[in-house]
Amino acid sequence: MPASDNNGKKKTSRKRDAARAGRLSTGRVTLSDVAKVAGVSSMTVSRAINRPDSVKPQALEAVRAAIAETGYVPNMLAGGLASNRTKLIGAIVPTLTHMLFSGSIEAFNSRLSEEGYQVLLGVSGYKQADDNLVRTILSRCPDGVLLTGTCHSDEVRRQLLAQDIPIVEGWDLSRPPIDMAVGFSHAAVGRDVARFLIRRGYENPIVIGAQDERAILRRDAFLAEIIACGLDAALSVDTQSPSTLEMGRESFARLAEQGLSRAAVFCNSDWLAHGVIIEALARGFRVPEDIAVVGFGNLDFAAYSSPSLTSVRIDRAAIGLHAANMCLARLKGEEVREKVIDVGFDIVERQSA
Amino acid sequence: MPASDNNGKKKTSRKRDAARAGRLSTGRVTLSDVAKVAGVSSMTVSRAINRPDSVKPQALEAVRAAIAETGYVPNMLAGGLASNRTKLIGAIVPTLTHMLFSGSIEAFNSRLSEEGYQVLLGVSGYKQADDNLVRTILSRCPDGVLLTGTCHSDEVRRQLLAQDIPIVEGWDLSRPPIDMAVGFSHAAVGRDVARFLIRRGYENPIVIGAQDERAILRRDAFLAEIIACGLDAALSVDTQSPSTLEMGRESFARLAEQGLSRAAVFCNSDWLAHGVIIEALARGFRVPEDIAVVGFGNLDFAAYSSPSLTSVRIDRAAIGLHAANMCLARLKGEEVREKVIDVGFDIVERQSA
DNA sequence: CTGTTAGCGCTTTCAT
DNA sequence: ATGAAAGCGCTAACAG
Repeated sequence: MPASDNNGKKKTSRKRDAARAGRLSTGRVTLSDVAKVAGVSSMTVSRAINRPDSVKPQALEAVRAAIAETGYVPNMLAGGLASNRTKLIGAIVPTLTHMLFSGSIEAFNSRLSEEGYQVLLGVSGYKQADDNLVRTILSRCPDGVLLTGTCHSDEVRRQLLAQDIPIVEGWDLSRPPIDMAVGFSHAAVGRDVARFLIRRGYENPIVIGAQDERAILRRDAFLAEIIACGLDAALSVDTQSPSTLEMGRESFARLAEQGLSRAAVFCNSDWLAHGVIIEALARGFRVPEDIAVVGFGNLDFAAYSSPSLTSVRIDRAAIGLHAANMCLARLKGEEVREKVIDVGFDIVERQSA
Repeated sequence: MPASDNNGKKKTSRKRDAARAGRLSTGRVTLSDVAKVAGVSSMTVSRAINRPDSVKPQALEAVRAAIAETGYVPNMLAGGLASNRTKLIGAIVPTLTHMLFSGSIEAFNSRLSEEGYQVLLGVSGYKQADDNLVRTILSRCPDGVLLTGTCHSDEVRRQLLAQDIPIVEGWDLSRPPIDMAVGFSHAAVGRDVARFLIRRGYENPIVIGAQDERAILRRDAFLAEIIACGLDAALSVDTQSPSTLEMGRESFARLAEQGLSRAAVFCNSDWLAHGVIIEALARGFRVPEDIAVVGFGNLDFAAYSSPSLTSVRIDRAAIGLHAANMCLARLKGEEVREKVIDVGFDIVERQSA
């Protein structure tokens, strides 16, 4: 009969006394509580939970029963502290209200939860430096981290690297990753959209949108390609974040005063693009005959919106899934051969409904 | 000179030796490391971080310098374990790809992060019982929890209650909350939409949508009100989740065979509603003259979509913000007078663009 | 204001 | 296969 363990020390006794008086729930049920009920040591309970094979079936059964009886819920703070593995993955995104991120995060979370991991969310906003957020996330000792973009301060890189955990940078492939990356090239998007529009004979290229880090990459590549193709420099209109349909209307309204023909508008979001189209139609322009509009982000409805809306489509779920798998591979000690995955993008052209 | 502390025990020495050899980063920098550098005890460092006022300015400065020098990042696992406060709030939602949830969660997170809390996300999916998810979340010892809906198993209620932490149930006010709740009445939505449509003289009421827990509440109230008003029982069409525009088209296509006039369609999502409208128009119906369509969820674009789309608007951010404030109030030990907050909803009617 | 002591609940390591 | 001891890094509680 396996008696004492270091269970019944002074501290615990108070809990036990109270427990005996009434029900068995005074404070949290601990491993030792389960152990006592099962008549084994707490180590056996721990093993029964984490590696059931390493425990005699008989003991296992006793433990299972004791867990059910006590309603034991493991304390992963203690477990994480002791084992240095938390089964927690940090993820930092600028916002959740953008399908590009919420869609990826959902896929990311879904894959990770299959393997018993949980996602600790950090929402950075577009402007804010994420130094603090990274620190906050790291203070939870995650087993891995997903970041947005590949542009991070040296301080962030250093802190991240110091943890010796898998680090995935998502959604953007502009710079070499700290560790691993999955996403697409925003510069390629800008360039390809420019070519797409030029090929169709539009002039007067215009970029509209909130200029966050990645939007700037798209814009600059767009502008550069315009020049490279021998056209006049494009106009660029900055808007506030988050982008709304209203802002698209307003932006285009202001532009319309200048008298445009064969204009080609590249919007940083499908909301803006939709607004531009509505305003353009309201002002008697024909879309896409007089004005071409290209959105970004695959808001899905774009495919069916009745003013035609051509948009850059991203496979959001693929980004999340790849990111999760990269993390998991590293966590399982597998060699990761593809440290950078480009999920690409499509320019999806739609006709009026 | 405050010498030893229990810093330099056997374990730590290996780290120190290695640290002396090279840089000062072998494994994680701990409080004691900072303490040593600052020439104070680790408790002083702890205090300097958590209650700077309770430390002499001089010591504070030394600690700040030492933290900067060492690049110390607190270990909140250890902190949480010791103090029984984790500054972690669990949040369970069915999905992030629905603006109703992602919008609320973003507001929830934003408010909480102002107060130094982090959100631990759980995505349950619509079908899955959330018992396991709740256990998983609770294993991280959150200081509070946000759940979706007010319908939970007794097991869940018990486990939650056993933690003695603030519990907020969001988005749905159907049943009395475990602790606190913020949301709106889905039954009221169904009822009001039915009245709205009846008042405008439509017949042939139809409900289309994926029938998750809350959608069923809306549907049943809708159907009940139809009957109560003396109309023929409404048709109900189940679709898969997640709802898409395509599914709206298909559903309506099937219904259209049956020859409808003055039909009134209540869709469980704006995607579906949009699809129904497109299909209806394609089949030569006039909207809203021949067919009325009401969506749900305020996808924002609804307000501008060029086929007119009337929709039930919810203040997503308000739900998140209230939920956060309720949690915070309780955590600060304040009495929460309004334990149930109804943010209501609007039926927003739109004309063709 | 600051230091000491004694754990938080778990897992590691080493015995057996 | 199982148990005992020894912490993980931090903070509560008390002493000074």
